[in-house]
Amino acid sequence: MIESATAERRHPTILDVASHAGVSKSTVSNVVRGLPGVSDATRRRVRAAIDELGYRPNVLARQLVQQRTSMLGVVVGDLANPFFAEMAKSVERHAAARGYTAMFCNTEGDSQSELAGVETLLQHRVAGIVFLAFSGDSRTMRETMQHQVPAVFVSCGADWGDVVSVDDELGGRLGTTHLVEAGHRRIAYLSIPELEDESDRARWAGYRAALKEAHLGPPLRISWSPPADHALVDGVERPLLDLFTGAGPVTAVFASNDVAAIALQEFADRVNLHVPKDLSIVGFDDVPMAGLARIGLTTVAQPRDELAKLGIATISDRIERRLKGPPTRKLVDVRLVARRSTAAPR
Amino acid sequence: MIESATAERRHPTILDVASHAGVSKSTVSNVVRGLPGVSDATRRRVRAAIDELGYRPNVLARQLVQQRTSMLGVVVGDLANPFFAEMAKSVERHAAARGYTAMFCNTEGDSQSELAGVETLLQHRVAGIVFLAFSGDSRTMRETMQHQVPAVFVSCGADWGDVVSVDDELGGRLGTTHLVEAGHRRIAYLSIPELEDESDRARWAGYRAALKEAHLGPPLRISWSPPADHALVDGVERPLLDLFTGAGPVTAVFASNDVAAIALQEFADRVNLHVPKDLSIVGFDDVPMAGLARIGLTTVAQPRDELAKLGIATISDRIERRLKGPPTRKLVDVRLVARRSTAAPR
DNA sequence: ATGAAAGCGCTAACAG
DNA sequence: CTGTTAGCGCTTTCAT
Repeated sequence: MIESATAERRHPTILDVASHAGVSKSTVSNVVRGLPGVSDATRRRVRAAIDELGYRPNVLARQLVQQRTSMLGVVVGDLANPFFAEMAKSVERHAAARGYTAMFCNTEGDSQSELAGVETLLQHRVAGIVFLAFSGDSRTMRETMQHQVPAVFVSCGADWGDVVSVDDELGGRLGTTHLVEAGHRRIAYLSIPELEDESDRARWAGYRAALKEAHLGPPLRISWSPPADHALVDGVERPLLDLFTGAGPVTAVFASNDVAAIALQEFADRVNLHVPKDLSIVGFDDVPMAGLARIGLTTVAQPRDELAKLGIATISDRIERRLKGPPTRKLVDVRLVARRSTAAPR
Repeated sequence: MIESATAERRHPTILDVASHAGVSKSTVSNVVRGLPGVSDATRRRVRAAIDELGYRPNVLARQLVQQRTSMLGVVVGDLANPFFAEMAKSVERHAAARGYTAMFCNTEGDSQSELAGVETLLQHRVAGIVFLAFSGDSRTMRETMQHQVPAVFVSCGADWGDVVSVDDELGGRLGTTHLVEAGHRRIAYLSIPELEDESDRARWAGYRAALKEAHLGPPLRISWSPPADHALVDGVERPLLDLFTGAGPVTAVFASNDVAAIALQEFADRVNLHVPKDLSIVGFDDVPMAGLARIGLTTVAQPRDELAKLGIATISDRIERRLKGPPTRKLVDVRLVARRSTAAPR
């Protein structure tokens, strides 16, 4: 092996290995792919050449000729939200277990970057896309559909792909009903900008249904960007604190996710509203933080790992043609985890 | 356009576009890449054909012929740790801003899966690898080096690639000194299994240095897997609680990261040790959770976004040959954020 | 200003 | 059992 010292050593190719081992490239290919029908002697020679040269198959070339990749695109709402971070981790693990590599893109809840992300994924010819959040943007949909890329919606929803999710509406009911049963009469729904997709709508619907059943109402929707001290209440800007102090105050809030719930709890602490005495809070997701003794957030728990596992199972079934036909919809159980952030109103 | 209804519509190629527009594929390529020297008329025709067909260049093919990818491998310790999640998010953002796509792999702090992850990244011919955690495993190193793939270590370290990091040793000193100055004499160092790499060692070194300067000692190392109630103390298994209650108790702990610190605080709450009266705790990272009023963790803050930004700048400089020569080392400031988890001992 | 042709590294028939 | 050959979709000279 003669090489100039400063030579930029390029990756050895299958041809290098072939000539090094004195065989043809197909034989090398057969060895690499572990096909039968290669004599033990040559197999050994090829193996030796492979590690001597440090050969590593070029996945790009392989996938180009095979016309399919083993890459899964994963669209994540916001990695800084522990729920998504945990989901991302689970999804990666289950994907790897089935031989897929995950390519993430973070959308920050913005349908603009969601579209750009999906675009990139498609250019990379991902075998499928796992949405952990979906804005509902129709352009994203068109781009995805049009290219016949299997899509699965995990813990979020759309009607044009397989869905693996908790029953968000039921979750909304559970959380709200818990509050109703504790004796609350004025219960608001809280969302933060990052999540206002299909899931959010379903949770909101569940909240309203629960209210209606209890003959309470009208529903009250708070849109808040923490840590601001004002928020959009049923569309009009108001100081957040007023809601909980004036006459006929809101005594309980059902938040569309734990991050929002914890932010609200933080706000309450700051303005000396006692949780749960002055204000009961229910979240959604059951992120690890919610279980800390000091946080003690009552919340609707999603079985994260199960969702991820089913999601990957579903999309790999689609990709590998074990699953055909119209979109499927699998709902897994939610359950309410009662902690210290909820109690009877004063 | 005649197509059977059930036809599996395959991705249109550059050739489809070419024939649709009545030009050669080189011309299409020139238009796609925005090269000059294409008449306005043809450019328009090609553009029209492109969106009519929904053509999307195949990145794999492009990168195969160009012999370089625009993909960055990102090795993450544990996405469930908010520090890594935030870093991953920042890294992805800055990478995208420079035209790179991020491909993550989660190692769970295990050098086995780290190696497997790097292997996958190399097979995908990533242009460079960003380590957000590195076990120090020499096989990983060899694989990476041998393939001349630029590597940058962000908030972790190794001597064979560019490093962008906080001064971990200084951080260890700062945290420990804060405790010393509060009057503590028995201060332990706490680590959890996920992070026992170069950074951990440097923080441990800083801790010992601070102890030595204060003529305190000997250093005491706790290795704990939350939420167990026992831990390895200087290598021997002991009930964790004993450390803080017996004679000559440990009154303060410097944890190698916030997740460990918060887990310890949780443990203390559970066994009725008051933080900070009975036990002061300092963390490392300043994850968002640490700043919640209810957590109030004193910690050594890392400027996450700056680290990510510099890291991406560095590796893109390497990849694009603006930076040559031996590994560089850039340290950014750490600072101590004092909160409620530290106070004078009883 | 446009086209023709030669690969990039690999797989997958098909021959020998 | 092993080798030959024809592409996968694209970029990139080099002609025209």
